[in-house]
Amino acid sequence: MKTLKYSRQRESIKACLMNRHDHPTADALYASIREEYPNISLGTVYRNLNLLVETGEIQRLTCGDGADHFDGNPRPHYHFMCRECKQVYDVPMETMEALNTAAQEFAPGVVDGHSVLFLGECNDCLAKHADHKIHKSA
Amino acid sequence: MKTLKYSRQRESIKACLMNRHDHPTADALYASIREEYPNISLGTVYRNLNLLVETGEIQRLTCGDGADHFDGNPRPHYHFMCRECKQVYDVPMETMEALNTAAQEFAPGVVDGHSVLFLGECNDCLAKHADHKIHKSA
DNA sequence: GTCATTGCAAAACGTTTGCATGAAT
DNA sequence: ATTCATGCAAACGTTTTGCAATGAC
Repeated sequence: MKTLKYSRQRESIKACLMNRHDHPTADALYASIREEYPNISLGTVYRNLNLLVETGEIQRLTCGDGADHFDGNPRPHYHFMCRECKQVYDVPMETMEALNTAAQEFAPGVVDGHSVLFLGECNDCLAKHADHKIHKSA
Repeated sequence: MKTLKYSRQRESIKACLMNRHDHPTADALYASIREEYPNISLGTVYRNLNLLVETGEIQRLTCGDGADHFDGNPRPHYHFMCRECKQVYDVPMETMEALNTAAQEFAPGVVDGHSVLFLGECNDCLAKHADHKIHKSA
């Protein structure tokens, strides 16, 4: 349990991420933020992205292209990344069940079995996962 | 188009991966191989893992825990990784459709929307993805 | 005054690459 | 003889960390 203090840098990072529809990497976000805060450091961007992920305000996307991507939309939804052009698309929850059929038009490669990765949490760990909250005071 | 020559190191890496049921990282595999080939270098392990992925003999798994994992089973199937203990489990193809229900017992967290990542290939890229084969001569 | 946050630079980590040597064809 | 593969070490890109200074409470 940790108390967060307000920081204009963190607010800026969050605001910037919410305004974007792409799913930028830390570095891409850093470049954007720099326009408003030329002195911000890359370390600060990483630190705050990690904090925002911990509080559940944003999502981290590990797509396998080297750098993690971030999503300002914390609501449950899926993602699809093109192996070739590396673009990341949102896939709404409702598409989950219909994916096997929907994917035929949307992206034939999506459910070929080689291209899907599930991340989750097993029963044992879910159990002892009771108190991982961070208090926010801003 | 590239021709591969036989190498006992590559065979050993492949054999070692097929015999394991876990999904080791390059480094973990390196440690195993070293017992048989004490002089093998980490670079060689990485180079051969990349080759084997390209020829489709093994699979690379990017799970978001820092290092890529590798799977000696090239047949289409899904994977599930526990966010806490980092273990990677196989999830058979048939489970895909039944996952939303099956997951309730197997791993309640698996289909919560935050925990799933789809990797695939969009129509455009699938089109120009004609000739990416590597000829193997061994 | 206390403790979180910052900027900076250095380090850490996984992975790739350049190069001279060695092995396969 | 040719060309691919190896071992080694250096370099790379991403992310984390130590530290002294600054800012929030």
